[in-house]
Amino acid sequence: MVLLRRDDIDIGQICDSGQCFRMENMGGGRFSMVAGDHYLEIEQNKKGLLFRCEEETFESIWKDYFDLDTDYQSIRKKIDSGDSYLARAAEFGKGIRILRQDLWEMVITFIISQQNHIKRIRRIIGLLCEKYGERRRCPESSQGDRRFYDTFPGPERLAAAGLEELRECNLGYRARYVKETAEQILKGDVILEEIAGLEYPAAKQELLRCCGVGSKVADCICLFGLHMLQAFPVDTHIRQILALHYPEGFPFDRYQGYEGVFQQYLFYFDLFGEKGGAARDIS
DNA sequence: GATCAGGTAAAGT
DNA sequence: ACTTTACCTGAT
Repeated sequence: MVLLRRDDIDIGQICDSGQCFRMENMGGGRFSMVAGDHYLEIEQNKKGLLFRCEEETFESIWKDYFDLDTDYQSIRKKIDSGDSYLARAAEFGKGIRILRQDLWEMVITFIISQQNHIKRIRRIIGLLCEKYGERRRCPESSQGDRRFYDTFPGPERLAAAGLEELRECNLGYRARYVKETAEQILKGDVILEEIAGLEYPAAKQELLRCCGVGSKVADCICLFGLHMLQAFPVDTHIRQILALHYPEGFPFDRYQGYEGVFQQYLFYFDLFGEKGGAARDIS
């Protein structure tokens, strides 16, 4: 068990932020999550966060996973005081952190995310893991109702899956993308370990070679799977926010190196902040 | 019942 | 090189 007393992280916000889809809000400030093949439960209240795991595991896995060594407050300090919209967005979502998630998992996750909303992405990934992942018993320290969890299946497993069989996970037309990308990676046509060592532009270019990965998805993978904070995924929400609140253009120069962090603030604020968001404002 | 959801591949100019 | 279109599925 690890108790963390700090207010610069909010699990609820991270859970809803659209960067991870295997974190579950169990209510009462309790969360469960699966990352790669690890299961974790967290409790959050005014006092702080309780990680239900060994201190050793926290140090070796979760500390890094939750990016606890990055000072997000100092990143927010870069905000132009004249930009009240960004200031409000960042204040509203200040508990968000960019998780350091598994690269392979992010590739498949964000291929699935296209033309999809969070609720359905969650369900599809759940089905995919249930069907192709390994079932494991939750750690003894777990308090939730869950006894078992499913790991995220590797490339060999998804490449071997039949298309029709994959479709049973409600993947729709994305089934082909998932299978082909898994094959590309299995064959060594795309080498994730190599991509991990590249700079952002080169990494993105390589990711674009994966079937079903376009510019937006590649940026999501860079941001969430490679922790390249300069990646700025532009989806329909962000596009509308930029058009509405930054008609003269978003000041990317000012936030160089941290564009992705601000993308998250904008996105989260649009979804959950102030009356409705840009998408609904335009009509 | 269209339309659209955190787009992309493939076909068509 | 750009611009359009089809695409699974489920929610509104």
